[in-house]
Amino acid sequence: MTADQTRPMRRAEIRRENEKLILLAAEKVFAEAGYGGATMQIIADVAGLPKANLHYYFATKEELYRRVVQDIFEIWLHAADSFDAAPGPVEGIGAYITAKMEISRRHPYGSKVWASEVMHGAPVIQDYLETTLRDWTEGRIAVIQRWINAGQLAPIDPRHLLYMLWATTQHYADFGHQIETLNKGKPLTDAQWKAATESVKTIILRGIGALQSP
Amino acid sequence: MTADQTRPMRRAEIRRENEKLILLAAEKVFAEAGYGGATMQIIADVAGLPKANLHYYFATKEELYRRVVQDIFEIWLHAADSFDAAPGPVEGIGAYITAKMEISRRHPYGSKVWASEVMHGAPVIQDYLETTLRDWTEGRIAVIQRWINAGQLAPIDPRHLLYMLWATTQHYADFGHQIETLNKGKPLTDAQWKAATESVKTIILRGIGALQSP
DNA sequence: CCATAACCTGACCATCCGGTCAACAAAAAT
DNA sequence: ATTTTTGTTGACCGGATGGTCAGGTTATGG
Repeated sequence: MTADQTRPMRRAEIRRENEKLILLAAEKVFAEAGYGGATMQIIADVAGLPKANLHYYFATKEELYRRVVQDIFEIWLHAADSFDAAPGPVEGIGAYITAKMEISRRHPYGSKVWASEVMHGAPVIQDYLETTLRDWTEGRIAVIQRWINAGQLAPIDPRHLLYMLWATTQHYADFGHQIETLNKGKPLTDAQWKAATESVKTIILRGIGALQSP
Repeated sequence: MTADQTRPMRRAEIRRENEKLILLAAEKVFAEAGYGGATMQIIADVAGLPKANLHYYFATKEELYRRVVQDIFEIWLHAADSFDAAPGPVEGIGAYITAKMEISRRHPYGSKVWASEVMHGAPVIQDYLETTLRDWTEGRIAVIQRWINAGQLAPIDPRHLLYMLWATTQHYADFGHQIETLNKGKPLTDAQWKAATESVKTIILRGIGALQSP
């Protein structure tokens, strides 16, 4: 056995672990209580740390919240990778739906925090909306328009298609409680998540004329 | 001119007007700040009344919030009238989409309060979800299933169609700020709202096989 | 006109919350 | 080994918030 069973942690290691711990707790609490309803004390309790320790890593509640929102935004953007480099709309949009449904399932807290942030007027990420998100959106609209011009899609409005994709996929996270209640109070099973994803894909892809309508 | 230019208000009248005033202000403030972020003082300021007066009509913040949420739920249910007594899916679902888009436009605050309430686990309207909403949902699923059996719709899952209808229409209220930002910072015009409604209708109705796909 | 009930509100209070700080512990640098 | 830097935490503070209340005003019923 090595001598360092209770080896003292390295500095960088401590920072990384505690920040992760705090961010994870904060994401959960912000999602469940909202920014105004969340308290540093509750976040500290969930993280298993003294409240003063939170303020050592994150000076203010707002800074902590900002970090949570920014981290979520990163995940969102990565889902777009599915969209790119796809040979056609069926693969591209299909993969995007799959990716976003997966995010709704794996990061329900993050999705709620994001929704809450936007609903309240995006006080901390307004600049992201006006820069990164706007650019991203314009780019995808161009791609979709190209598909339409090539006759691979019906002549729908690409912008509203994007809104529909966001709305539908994120609904499974943001309104997960309602969906669970309507599912006899039980969370969706693996099979149900798969069925949901397929339903969304089928209706949307057929709705935009990318699939045959048998 | 009549003698009662500054006629004293009747009691019932006062009650009705002030309650309306408070509920309207509360809806706005709860939507913009969330339950935790909203304060009775701000609601009072928006309503133009002293804070103590709010507590005269609504004993606690929670009671006021409950009334706001319940009132919204009523509006939601009435939108369902469009669904009923429709000869077929195109008219029924089409009218439902129109009605829900109209609600998103006319009652954006209410929509956000509802979304917030559900996202936070429906602490005050859980019983409504389990009774009224569940019954309503089962009823519409039956109607949709009948349309499918009659060959008027493709064999999609009625439940996920309903979720998609809710998600897509409410998105225009709940994420209105994001949509506005992506619309050069300007609110949607009449024409844009109409185009949005048509886009949603077209994609969904074609997606469920209710329209020809030309 | 009077009495009662409903309505109104400034001032006040107990509690809670975000944030601070001083004193200490542990690791890293010297 | 000693110093310095980084991490830890209980105790504390000022301000804000939900809620109360006593004393006033206004309508209504008799």
